[in-house]
Amino acid sequence: MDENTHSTFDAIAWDGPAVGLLDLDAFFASVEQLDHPEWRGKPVIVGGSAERRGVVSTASYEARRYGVHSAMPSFQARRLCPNAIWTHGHYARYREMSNLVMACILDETPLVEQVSIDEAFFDVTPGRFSRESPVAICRRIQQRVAQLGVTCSIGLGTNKTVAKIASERVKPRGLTVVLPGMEAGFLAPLPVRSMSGIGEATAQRLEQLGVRTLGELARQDPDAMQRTFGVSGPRMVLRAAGRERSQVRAIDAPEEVKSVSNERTFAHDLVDEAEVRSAIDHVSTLVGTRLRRKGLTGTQVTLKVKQDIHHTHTAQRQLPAKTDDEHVFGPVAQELLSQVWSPGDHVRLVGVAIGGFDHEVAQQMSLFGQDDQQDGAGGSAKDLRQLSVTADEVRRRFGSAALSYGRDLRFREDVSDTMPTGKFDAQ
DNA sequence: TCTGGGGTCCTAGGACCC
DNA sequence: TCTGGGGTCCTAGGACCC
Repeated sequence: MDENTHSTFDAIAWDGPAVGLLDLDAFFASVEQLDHPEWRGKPVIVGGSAERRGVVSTASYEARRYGVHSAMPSFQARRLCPNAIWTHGHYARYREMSNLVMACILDETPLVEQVSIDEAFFDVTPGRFSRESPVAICRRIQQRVAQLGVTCSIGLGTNKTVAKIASERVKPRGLTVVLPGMEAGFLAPLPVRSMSGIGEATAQRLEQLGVRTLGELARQDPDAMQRTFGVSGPRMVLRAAGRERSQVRAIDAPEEVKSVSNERTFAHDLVDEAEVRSAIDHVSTLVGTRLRRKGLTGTQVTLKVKQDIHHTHTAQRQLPAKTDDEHVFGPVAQELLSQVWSPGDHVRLVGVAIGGFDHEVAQQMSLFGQDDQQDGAGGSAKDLRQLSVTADEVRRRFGSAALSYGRDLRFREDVSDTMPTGKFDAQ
């Protein structure tokens, strides 16, 4: 839909809810081009390096012309576009720019739900916060965002599903409007895969039922779908019909984190047990540092080991008490290794996650516990946690390479990042 | 040389309790 | 004498999202 055609919409009375979805165009690559004027007009790829089994995070539109896209293995992207400018990205900078974009939307409506660093829903239902035309508001948001030096596409409809799909119809700088009452007709011809929540696996199962488009999906019997797909079945039907009723959550509504995890894929598979165990220590330290920074303590430890692209195993254990200290949960992760790995197995990836946060009682519990627990080795748990906190401080002041525990060292040498541009932001 | 990392949600089976 | 049923927790795996 051409932007110029929308002026006619401005006068139309919008009946019912109005939900917008703003999606930043090739966001990471665009910020890089903004910050490096000499990169503008050229193919820019943000992602991991080919040598390290990386994938493309974002490709600029110039790079997309060569067939490069998000999630593509980097070695493949390099082959398609050998002259591309590569960078591993600068996440803190993207976060900063993202916050400015969210502020642009919040200037127009108080009800904004950020769904990722480059996407947000917002509610512009007429009469709710303003009587202005939703289309006019969307257009103004786009102008404000453009002043920041990046561009966005917006989809506008009566619910989130429609808004999201609409936003993808025209990019970059698109504004796609689905008027109230037009939802079913807009969705009907589209492939089921274009609806979020339907991935490769579900699309294949639907195809076996003879369902290829959202229109066909909308005509399915909800009860039959429930038997085949569980609780998500009837929901899919409702959404495909354009009849979903969605709520935009306030941006400052407390969102309860369920888990904190880190994982590492190795440039070359690990086989040696000492190396695998060293990797578990390393990843545990990353998780512990983030838990302490976020002020979270959890009771559930998960160890993840990926053998190859199709074989991943996880093992989980409940801890007797909540912790944010890798000296407590790291050894447990080590104990879980025997459940997911046998000597000789290749290890492509190691991950550690902590979950089981109890948000309700977090405040009171911090008054008790943690003190005076003895660990097996003789030092108190309190002493060990202090060691972790001190280590956090050293890493914060001198960089993460400044300190590592013993066995970490060899691991670090093995996986340390090198990248074509020589730029790398520690996260 | 051969697909990342950080998340969420759902399902299904087994253990356990009443 | 021959094994119910519902609820809840734990665990493993899979699908999906950006």
